[in-house]
Amino acid sequence: MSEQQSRGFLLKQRAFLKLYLLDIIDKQKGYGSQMLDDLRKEMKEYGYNPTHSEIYKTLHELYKEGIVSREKKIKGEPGVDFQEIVIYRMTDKGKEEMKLYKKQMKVELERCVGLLNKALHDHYK
Amino acid sequence: MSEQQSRGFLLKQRAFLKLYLLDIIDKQKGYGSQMLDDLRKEMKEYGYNPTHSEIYKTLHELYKEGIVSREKKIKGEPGVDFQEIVIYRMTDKGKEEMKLYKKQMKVELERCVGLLNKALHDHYK
DNA sequence: CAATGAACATGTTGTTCATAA
DNA sequence: TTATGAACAACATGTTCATTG
Repeated sequence: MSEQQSRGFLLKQRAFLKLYLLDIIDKQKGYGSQMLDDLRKEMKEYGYNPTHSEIYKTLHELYKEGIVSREKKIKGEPGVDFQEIVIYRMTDKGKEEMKLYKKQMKVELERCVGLLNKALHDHYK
Repeated sequence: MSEQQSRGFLLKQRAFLKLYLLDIIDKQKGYGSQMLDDLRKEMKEYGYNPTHSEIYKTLHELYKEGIVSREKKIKGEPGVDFQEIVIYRMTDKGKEEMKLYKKQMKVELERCVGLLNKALHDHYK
């Protein structure tokens, strides 16, 4: 997962979502569609409304990288609701890599805040 | 110029550059290639290294929108150096729109800082 | 060669369509 | 229907090539 941070302008959405999704998965909270709903509620006041496909693509990427494992389940009591969902769990490798990723992301987030604050300072002070 | 702010994730690079380029042009500082060098120096410590084509494309956009005017000049004393450069100036319309744009951008920059600080808070506190 | 610009290629994200149970 | 996923389209950006004097 230790792909290069873009080292360009600002953070990519995908990297931001990974941080949140890893945390959600680590805490065993829900499945994809649920994560989407939760994130949307949480981010709403910041004007950010992620799309379902971006969430799924991020989850797939984490899976392909071996950071998380997948397991299909039936939601609700069997016989009542046949909706199939996908549950994610951190792999052992994932738990290790998550630590590293979080460290990198802290630096990257701070860099971005610095850049934006610079713009605020340069133009509004 | 009052195009919609993406209202999505973070600010687009183009919007960020506009803010700086408008300011540079308003202060009558240099031509494209010069602006690029200056911005690179200024942004270097924030890990941001804009490309020449992004600068030029942004300048072209401002021109097409009628925010700035263009004038070709010869750099240095004529006869010594024939390098042609393009000088930009704010139009009257541009001066008006710049005020509005800056107001919008302040809100947008603060929104983005808010989103990033939320991530820092959620994951590192 | 410095500056500008266009063409081209890639990356990133959003919208729409498809499928299962 | 809800959840998942893929296919497709659009946009944003970077890299390379071309031109001019």
